[in-house]
Amino acid sequence: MTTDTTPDLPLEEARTRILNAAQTLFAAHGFNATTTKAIAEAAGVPSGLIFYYFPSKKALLTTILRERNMLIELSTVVEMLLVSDPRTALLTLAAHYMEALRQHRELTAILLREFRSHREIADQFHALREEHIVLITSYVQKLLKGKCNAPEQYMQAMARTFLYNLIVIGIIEDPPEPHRFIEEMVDILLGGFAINA
Amino acid sequence: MTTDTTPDLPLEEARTRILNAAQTLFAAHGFNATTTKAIAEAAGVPSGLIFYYFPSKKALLTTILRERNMLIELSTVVEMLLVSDPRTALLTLAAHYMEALRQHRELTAILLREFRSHREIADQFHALREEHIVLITSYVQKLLKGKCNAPEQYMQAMARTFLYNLIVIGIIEDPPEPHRFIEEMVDILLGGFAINA
DNA sequence: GTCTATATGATGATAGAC
DNA sequence: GTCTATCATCATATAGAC
Repeated sequence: MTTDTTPDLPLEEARTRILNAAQTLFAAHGFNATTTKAIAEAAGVPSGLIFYYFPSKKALLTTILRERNMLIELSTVVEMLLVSDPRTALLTLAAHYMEALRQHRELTAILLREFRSHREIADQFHALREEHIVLITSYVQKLLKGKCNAPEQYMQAMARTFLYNLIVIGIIEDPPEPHRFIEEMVDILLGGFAINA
Repeated sequence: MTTDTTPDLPLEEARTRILNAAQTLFAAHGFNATTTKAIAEAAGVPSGLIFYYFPSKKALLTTILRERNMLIELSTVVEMLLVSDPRTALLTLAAHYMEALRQHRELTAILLREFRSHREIADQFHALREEHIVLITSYVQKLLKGKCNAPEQYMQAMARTFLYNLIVIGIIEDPPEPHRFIEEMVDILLGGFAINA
């Protein structure tokens, strides 16, 4: 931060290494299946040191989710996304969301895995979901103002469909190239099947 | 099964009670957080009896998912669903899927929780997902034959959107009255926002 | 701040009586 | 088939040297 010749990457602190290791292992094997010993090994620290920085194993979990709250940056991204046509706008928004989901895929995986066991995590998970539904809904409303006469209720339903599809595709299905999936989803959301029946 | 005066409900076998208890606890707290002692207590059997019926705790998990494979009945339901207009058809199909998901919500929760840890479960989970995408896709194709000129690729994308939304809404969001959500989703899938831009 | 050794408790699984 | 008692192991967390 001050007069170091080398950047902070090699001087990574033990606390950070512990959090990183815990995050990876919690996402891969789950909270209960991950031992503090395994975390210490992956972090390259002795197992006792974990309990110098954190009072308990569970504190590791809550700290990860508190300090590394994902998707904050998306709020500001959405502000800037006032592109011309709706299709391009939705494609861009979806790509940003997919990018954020994948960059924080470990955090998302932890939320999806553990929200049934720990009430605080469930609260955080559902609050986050709600927050983003609101964010996407208001964006879609601005985007389609005057161009679409659907009631507000459907704007929200569209936001749900948008978000839930991205989550399942990005975190569970996890294809190497999600571009095609995003494009298909956006086209369905915009035009549906335009049934003539 | 033969000359009993009472039906088989009160004569429920210990093995079944153990499986039921394990299923509920695995779904609620996860595999690793559930102890065999807790399963035995919930089932009303001594803890040793579990290992008379099952060689290990993990065998309990795989047995549950093997013997209670959900959604089999949906295949036959889909066969019968050749209703007139597409909207009614999709609403009915969605309602059936939601019903099945909720009736087997514990199994679905277990799949969602554990598929990252156990390869057999991951395989089963993704196979099941693929199977239902195919099922829904072929149904949608029959349904919209001649009424819609969308390429086959989009039929499959629609099936994905359909299924993934139902899963997230039914298993994660879990609202008391999902009817409204189903209706909104179907309308979006059929008509989208019909942008005039 | 870092590391070693260990206490304490719980867990999956077994042995064997009934 | 059912139940009790118990083993062996391993996990979280602590004590305390450096």
